[in-house]
Amino acid sequence: MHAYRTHNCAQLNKENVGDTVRLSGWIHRKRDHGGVLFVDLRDHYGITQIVADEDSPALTLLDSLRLESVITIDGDVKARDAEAVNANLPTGDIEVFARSVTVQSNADELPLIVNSAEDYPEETRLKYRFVDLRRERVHNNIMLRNQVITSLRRRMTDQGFSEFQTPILGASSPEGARDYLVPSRLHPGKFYALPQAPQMFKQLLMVAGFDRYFQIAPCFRDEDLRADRSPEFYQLDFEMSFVTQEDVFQAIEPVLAGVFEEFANGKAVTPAGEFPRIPYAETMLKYGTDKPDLRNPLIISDVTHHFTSSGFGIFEKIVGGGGVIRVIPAPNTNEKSRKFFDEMNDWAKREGFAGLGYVTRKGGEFGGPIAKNHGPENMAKLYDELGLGENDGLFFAAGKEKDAARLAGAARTRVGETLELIEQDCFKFCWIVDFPMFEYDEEQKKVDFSHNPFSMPQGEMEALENTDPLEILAWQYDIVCNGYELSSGAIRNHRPDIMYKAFEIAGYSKQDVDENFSGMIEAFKLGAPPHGGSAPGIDRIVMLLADEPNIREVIAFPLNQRAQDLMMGAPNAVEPRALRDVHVRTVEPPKQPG
RNA sequence: GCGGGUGUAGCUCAGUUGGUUAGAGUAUCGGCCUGUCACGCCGAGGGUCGCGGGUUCGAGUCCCGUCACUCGCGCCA
Repeated sequence: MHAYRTHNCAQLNKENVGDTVRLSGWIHRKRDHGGVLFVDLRDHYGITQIVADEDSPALTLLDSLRLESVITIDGDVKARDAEAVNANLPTGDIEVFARSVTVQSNADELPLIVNSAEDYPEETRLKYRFVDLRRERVHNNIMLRNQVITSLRRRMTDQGFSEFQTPILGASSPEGARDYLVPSRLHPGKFYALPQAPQMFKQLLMVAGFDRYFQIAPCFRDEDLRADRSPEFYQLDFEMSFVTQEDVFQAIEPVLAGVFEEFANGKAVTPAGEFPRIPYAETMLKYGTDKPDLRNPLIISDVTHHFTSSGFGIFEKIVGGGGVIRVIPAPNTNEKSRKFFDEMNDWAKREGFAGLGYVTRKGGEFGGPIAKNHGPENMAKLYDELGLGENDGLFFAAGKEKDAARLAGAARTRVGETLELIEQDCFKFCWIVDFPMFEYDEEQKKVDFSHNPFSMPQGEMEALENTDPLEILAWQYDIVCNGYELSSGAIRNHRPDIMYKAFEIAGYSKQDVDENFSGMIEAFKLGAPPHGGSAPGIDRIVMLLADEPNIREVIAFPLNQRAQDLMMGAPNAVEPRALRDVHVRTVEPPKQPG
């Protein structure tokens, strides 16, 4: 007989009645009836009820063991009486009568209870993550993650992509997010950087002629965290040669739609081939963000032209100063109290905005200061233009275009949530396309790249030479699902001449480019295919599929909000000798903990 | 860096207008119970009310400061 088990804890059923078996697992729960004791024995696969009565030599020992102790049971499979069958348990037709028990490991009093769905503080959960991971919800999340990754890998391979590994120790680059740095022992004063993404390497693999690359790639960014942002995360990184933007879309839509359909539990998923493409300018206007949640039916409109001389002083002033007025409809709010509208305004102020104006409408009657100043005829005209009804309220976001769009976007989300307009049980995908190549940097008072400097500008060299830089669009695209940015990608700029020119527009010399991106620019001088790709975030995909609000729920051992590992104690101070080895001296002594 | 929320028993929480010895559930320990499956019943132990200062006859409660966790803004091409 095997040392630990003949079956797992989900395997036994009626057909095993009479068998002598050996099971191992954790004591999930105990029910002690004096003369008879029930133990729910749990392993990765499931739960089996163990029973011991006064005829069982195992009774006393079993009774003395604490929850979560690990035991091995030798016993006999018995059918349960009809009234004792547990229909909720796959093994509920049987139980195992314990003949003997071996304690593999005793458990102390637990910091959190495994057999409960109770919400524990993250601090406790992360400190004892190995216990937390035994709990059903997180255990299932991590297994879902495994299945999603397996499925993604299969789908990519089926499409002719090959999996590669790229270096973890790389070169730091001034572009983009802050790097995690690793000091070099052999090269005093020099540092490696952990990859923010394998961007350069995957492009070099295209230059090397591999045609279709993918990788489940670990990425590291030393920036502050959010609920959907971890400093280390995984991307389905892929790149393709000799492709247009359209080819990239056609390659990845079936993968994403496929994996979502596979694990969405019947929720509706935007079908492959039907992901809407929304230009950046349009999404910023209609949704006030570059990651719109299309489950929210509300659409923002620009009504600036109505307020050039409206009689409403604040708006006139804003419009006169080059600002814009955006509106968010609040459908069927005729029954809503004034408090509802005022609280939206309070919320906007708390968020740091100047405020959120509003117009109420009840049975066709307009209310609120904006309507009063603007006049009922003008308001009716505006409502007709927007196609609004006689019981629809309207929120106003006014200011410089960027601020007004951001406020309108946040207000759209809040109005949609408050009025419960967000469609449930669906995954709505879209592409955001036509990102601007450049933007005007108000702080530095110069034109700069607005997103990725290595994207190919639409119109290529001709556009760079003959178009206002702020008008140039890039072959760059994001995939958005339910308001989460799942990936960003681009058709890359593989032409050194266009690269130099693009950087020149952003104020960088040929020498700057050569110094900072020598590896890539040199490669492009030796025969580079046109190529492009993208990199959907795996943690966010799993988070959406698991219906979790936080990325840490789908990571086995996540760092906390301050990028610490509470279980292992990272980051930690190191021996002075270790610092000497890598030629590092700390300036401030680390704070004494506690 | 900035703003919001939270912090009371191992854990989850309650604690009124500032007023007796800070409570409940759960876990732990002890006792009872032969059919439970969140078993039930009886009992016990368990507290730096995050920390420091202040106001007050009196502070878990009010004020100031600070720390930790968390959510958001900045940041994240």
